Amino acid sequence: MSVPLSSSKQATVFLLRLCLLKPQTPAIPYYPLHRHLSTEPIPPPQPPPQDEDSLINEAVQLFQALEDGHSNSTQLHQLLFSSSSPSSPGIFRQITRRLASSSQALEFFDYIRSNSPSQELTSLSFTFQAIFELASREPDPQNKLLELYRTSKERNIPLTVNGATLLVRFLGRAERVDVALAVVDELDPSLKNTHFYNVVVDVLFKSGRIVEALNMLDEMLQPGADCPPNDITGGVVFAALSGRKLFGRSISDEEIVGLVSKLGAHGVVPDSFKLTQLITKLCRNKKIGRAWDVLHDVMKAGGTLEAASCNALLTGLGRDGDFERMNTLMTEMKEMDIQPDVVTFGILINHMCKARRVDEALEVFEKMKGVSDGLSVEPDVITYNTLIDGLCKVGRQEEGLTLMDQMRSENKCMPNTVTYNCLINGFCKAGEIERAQELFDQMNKETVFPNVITLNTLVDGMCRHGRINSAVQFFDEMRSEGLKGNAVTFTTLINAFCNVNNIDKAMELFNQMSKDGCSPDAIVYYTLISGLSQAGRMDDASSVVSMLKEAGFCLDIVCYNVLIGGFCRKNKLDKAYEMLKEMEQAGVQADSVTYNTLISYLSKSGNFATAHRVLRKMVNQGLVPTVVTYGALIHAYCLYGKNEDAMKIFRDMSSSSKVPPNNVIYNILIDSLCKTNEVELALSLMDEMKVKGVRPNVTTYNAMFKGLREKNFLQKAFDLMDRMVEQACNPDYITMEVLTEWLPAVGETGKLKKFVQGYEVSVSTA
DNA sequence: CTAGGGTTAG
Repeated sequence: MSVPLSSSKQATVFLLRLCLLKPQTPAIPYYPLHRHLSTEPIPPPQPPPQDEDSLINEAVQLFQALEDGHSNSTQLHQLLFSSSSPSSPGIFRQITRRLASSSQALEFFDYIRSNSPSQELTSLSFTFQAIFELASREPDPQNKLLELYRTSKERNIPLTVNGATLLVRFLGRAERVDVALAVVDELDPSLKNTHFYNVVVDVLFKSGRIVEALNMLDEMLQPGADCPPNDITGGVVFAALSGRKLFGRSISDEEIVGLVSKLGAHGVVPDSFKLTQLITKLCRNKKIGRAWDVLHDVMKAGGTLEAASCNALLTGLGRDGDFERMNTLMTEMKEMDIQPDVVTFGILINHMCKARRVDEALEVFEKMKGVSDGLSVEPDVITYNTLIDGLCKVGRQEEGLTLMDQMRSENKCMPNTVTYNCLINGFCKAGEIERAQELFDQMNKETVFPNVITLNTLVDGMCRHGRINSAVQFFDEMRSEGLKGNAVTFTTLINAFCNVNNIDKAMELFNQMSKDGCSPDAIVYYTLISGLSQAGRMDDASSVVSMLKEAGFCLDIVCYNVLIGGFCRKNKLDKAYEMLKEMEQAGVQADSVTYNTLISYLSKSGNFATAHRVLRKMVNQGLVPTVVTYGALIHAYCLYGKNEDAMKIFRDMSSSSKVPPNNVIYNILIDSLCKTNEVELALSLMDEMKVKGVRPNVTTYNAMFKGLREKNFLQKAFDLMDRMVEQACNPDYITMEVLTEWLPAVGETGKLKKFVQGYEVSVSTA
């Protein structure tokens, strides 16, 4: 690098070199890398050598005296500009730094310029930087710096990198991002360093200028770039990724993954906390693959991983049902010596339970406690609750109870409200309401306080097992003891009353809700609309729809389907079409259930042409006919005695459109064929079911028995009776009715007895 | 870690 010299003095040459050589020996050395960018200070000036120091002090005093009018300029002039003075760019900057204010410093700057017109531009740049530094420590630094920046431009003084950095930071704080960007453009590109880029990127992110920030980062991230990213760059970027955006667009998940990857290639990785935040965010946005990539980029870059980050990813993978990758990650954790914690095991156990793989969950549970391979992890109340819930959900509530005893004795871990809620739910679902109530009494004795979930669980249990009045009574008792219900309680009761067709009571509860200070949510409305539609009370359903809208809720697709189905059943096709039109206007797309409902009612009312037209529309909308679509048409053709048309559709669906018929489809056809005395054809369908692995159920057998009885095909009936027993398919009252009316009449009471016995045996072994 | 609703074919 060649340096134009204005003085022949050796010292000047030396100092000039010191100032200009970069980046190998920058005037301001590279700072140690701090973690916190915003507090990263401009480094303190190097103390000058002794003789220089006294010269600087003398100059400061002389200039201040000159300003105060106590002195003339001769002495200072001599000190600074005579041929014997060791004057240098560094010297002017040092003097400037010690002046009283930025305004005095500006005057000193002008003094130098007027007394030494041939002054090096570089020297002036550094002196001006010192003025910026002074201003930055004075009151109202932002406006002062903006003013000084304009002054520097008027006087054609190029910016130093540190001057520019200072300006960008303060202009950013003053929200003058455009001026800051002008500073960036103006700075000689060869002067730019990583620290400068870091400040610029930080300002851009904080002001929501994402595109500019990413472009700036791209410059740093180019392979072989002059200013590679450092840990501070990482701090700036990772803070921006997790920070909430108040303005500007946010950074897309793809951009996040790209940045982590590119920074990782430079050895810059987020700390454990930031990494965990990032992964959680990506998983919440259903970008599990992206989250996986981020974690593995950091792994590859050699960053330290903690269990928390892995736990975040495991949660996402679990929600995705991706057990394979969960296993892979666990293996990787082991390889990298990352100790799983109680949360890690909790996640594994939870997802195994949710997949109803409770025995495997119990294995993991034993493993975490086991001291065999190193550190054991103590299960906590959440671990126990997860397992107890898992056991209860698969009907193993007795084992759940055992586990509750175990947590008390082995781990001194006391059951809490959740523990009891899980068990109470387990016994309720199993229909053991008394046991559930016993547990409720027990928790009260142990002063584990029931909450609204306990209440709702018991109310639901009672309702589902035919004790609606007990449920209402229990609800009232709890309310008098201070445990209030919520929208869930009311939904449960409203649904229960709708199911027993007690619409008046359901409506009464709905009206009571608001009086009790419990505002209905959308689900309460949906439940009531469904109940009313099911009961055929479409006018009432419509008025609840109006109330729902008044309350600010919207109908969703399922609710529209319910209403359309209700109107169809009432033969109010015009109303059904009205709903269709309304949902279209509301931007709710009809789904296959909507179309199936219409097709079902059109074809059942004999309107096959319209049904097929709707079917074509369904396909045009990009929806695929389902087994229910075909079932509706097949059923209707059968009802109208058009077995051949039904069979044609049946052959169609299994061949061309690849919708395999299920037992409902076979049942419709077999029933219809038997009723029209085409029993042989029905039997061939039974054979086909066997070949295709479709399991007949009691409906299938009942249809066949009726058909076989008409033709008195005894042997075939015996064959089917044997198969029923083999398959442990329970006969129902229709089976028994048909067989007891038929077999004894033809002298086959023995076969009937054997059948019933076989059934009893199969029940006891099942 | 725990509680509520609604569709379509038999």
